Amino acid sequence: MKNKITLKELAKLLNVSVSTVSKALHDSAEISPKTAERVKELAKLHNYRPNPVAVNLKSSKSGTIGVIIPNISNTFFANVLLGIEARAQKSGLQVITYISNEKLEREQQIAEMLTSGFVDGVLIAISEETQRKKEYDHLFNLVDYDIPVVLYDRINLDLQVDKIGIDDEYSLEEATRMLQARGIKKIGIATSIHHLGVGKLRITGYRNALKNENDFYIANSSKPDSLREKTQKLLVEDKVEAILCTDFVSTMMVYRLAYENKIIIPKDLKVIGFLNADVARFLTPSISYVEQFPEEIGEQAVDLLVNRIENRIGGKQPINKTINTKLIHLESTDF
Amino acid sequence: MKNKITLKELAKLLNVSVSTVSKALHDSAEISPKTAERVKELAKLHNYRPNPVAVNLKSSKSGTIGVIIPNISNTFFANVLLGIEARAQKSGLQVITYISNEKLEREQQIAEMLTSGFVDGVLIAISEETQRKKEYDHLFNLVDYDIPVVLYDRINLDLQVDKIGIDDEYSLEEATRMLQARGIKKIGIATSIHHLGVGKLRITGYRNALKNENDFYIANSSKPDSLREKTQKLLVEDKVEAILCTDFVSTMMVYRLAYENKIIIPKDLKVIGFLNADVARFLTPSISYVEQFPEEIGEQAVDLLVNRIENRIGGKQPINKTINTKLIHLESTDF
DNA sequence: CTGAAAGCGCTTACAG
DNA sequence: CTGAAAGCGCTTACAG
Repeated sequence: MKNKITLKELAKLLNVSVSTVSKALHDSAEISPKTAERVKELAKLHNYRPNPVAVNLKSSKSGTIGVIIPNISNTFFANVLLGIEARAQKSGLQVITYISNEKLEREQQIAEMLTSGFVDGVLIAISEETQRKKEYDHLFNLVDYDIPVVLYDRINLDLQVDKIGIDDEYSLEEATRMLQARGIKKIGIATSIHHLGVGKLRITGYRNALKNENDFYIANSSKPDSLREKTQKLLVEDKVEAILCTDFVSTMMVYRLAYENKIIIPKDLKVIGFLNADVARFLTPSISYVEQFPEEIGEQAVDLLVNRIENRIGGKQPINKTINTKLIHLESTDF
Repeated sequence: MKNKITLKELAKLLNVSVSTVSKALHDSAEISPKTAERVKELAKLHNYRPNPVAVNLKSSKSGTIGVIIPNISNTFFANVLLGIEARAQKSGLQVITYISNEKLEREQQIAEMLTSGFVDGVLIAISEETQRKKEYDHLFNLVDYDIPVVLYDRINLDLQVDKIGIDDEYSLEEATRMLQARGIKKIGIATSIHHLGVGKLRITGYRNALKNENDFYIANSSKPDSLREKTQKLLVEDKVEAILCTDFVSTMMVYRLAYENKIIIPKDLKVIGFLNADVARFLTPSISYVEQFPEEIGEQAVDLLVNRIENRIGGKQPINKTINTKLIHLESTDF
């Protein structure tokens, strides 16, 4: 029922001009202390808040940033969003969320819409389809419209913009070496994302740690049935002593196959997964995993974007940031 | 580099007035077909898109809706957001996301901010703390400011606004009866959310299905250690034949305790959980659960809000909607 | 059929 | 120290 009060109405009530009210509320030195006080008092009384839409129009800003998320059901991305929201609030920015569902077309629609000025900048983790088809025109388009873009998490592509993600290659290399250091020789890897940038890097990390081709045991497929078959072969025929998983699907597949084949984790098989703390800790046995610090990725992504928006970043050089992952030991790698 | 072209610039290029351009682009009958075509052609050429901020200011709308989410890491809420985003896109609305982290204070800050007109309406699942303290002034405040509010999921409270959620009571009553029909007598329930509205309803459903006090086996605590102890008692001492879980934490606790105590699911213990499909299906054994259709809740929440915003809902009567849950049978209730 | 004017709610350079 | 004026980019009732 309360109608929002405007500057104009406030001015009328006070018998001063709109300009005076506006200046008073902004603590302008031009205004006498007396007037300033009167204005502020009445403003507070009426709970005056400037209409953000008007302020934005005046300042040619939208006061919002857009976030494109490929898959919100993935806790990793949900936690990135958590970090983004927290940091954006601090900067007084609203976060408009878009979900691409891993579809190129949807991503293009969103990017197209964003060129009309809904947001001051965009954070994006590109969709799987976009990566596969290497179709980046819609992103270039955003850049052309002078809308700052920051890529997060899925950063293994050639776009001249700021990027923040984890060191995927190193994270799995480190995990593999840890297993080797414990005397494990036969180490396999299961992946359902070998066709994606992050997947490739993680597999490369695994390969780096192993000396030669003969040591590789790789089960890779984006199709569940095929992944199941290949992983089963690794576990049952090749009898790997440990297995690394590059993603949620392959991790769960390994657990499922171990269960079905009565392979006891960690006695018969050590497992290192790539998933979120909530799931990893609650599984039985709990599963050692690579912590990616999604919230921090979100926070730093906003920082990069804000700097770009406010033009605080020197020059035009894109910045590349990497967050260090951490191997968390839980029951699945007990020795 | 491309600077966004404005109506004014378009008008100058065409040697007509701004009004004419605007009308032409809106297919006004006032404009001659010739002019209309000229205008549209140039607009397309320059990829003209009206500045949404200006349009909003003119129409006293923001073109956005706010969504307050208590906990985005919870896949349930993530999927609600998925439904919200999809439906909002269809209605041409932008979704601004806020995360309360289950904190009253944060929720109040958000509500306070929203009164200044960032959004045309708000979807909110109130935080745990808000529910506990029954502190709803900030929500009343939104309503006072004529900002439509729709409550989703956590709807067991006395606020005269539209609501959408699931029938929590019936869902667990049905689950309990299903177990009874299979000849199971000793049925327990584990819950970490008995202090919340949804938790209470779910427990009531369980009680409804059982005849008398003697049949109740309840492990309830919001503290992990205490919940663990109580649940352990149910499983090991009371030796319940089946256990219902009202939430993610209690579900995982049951799995963990079964694992530790070498209780085999489903041979020794049937389990019905309350969690998301992704997790339920991937566990070993997979866990029967109550499907809550979060996406649909999100979609319908937007529908309710849009109707309210456009004043299409007859009268002022708040609408209460309920989505039917569905019991999904997986391995943990194999007979 | 076209355009000048007013106005959405602000901010700010400028005049007094 | 205060206010009138211009303007952010649009829409629309009104005049011609």
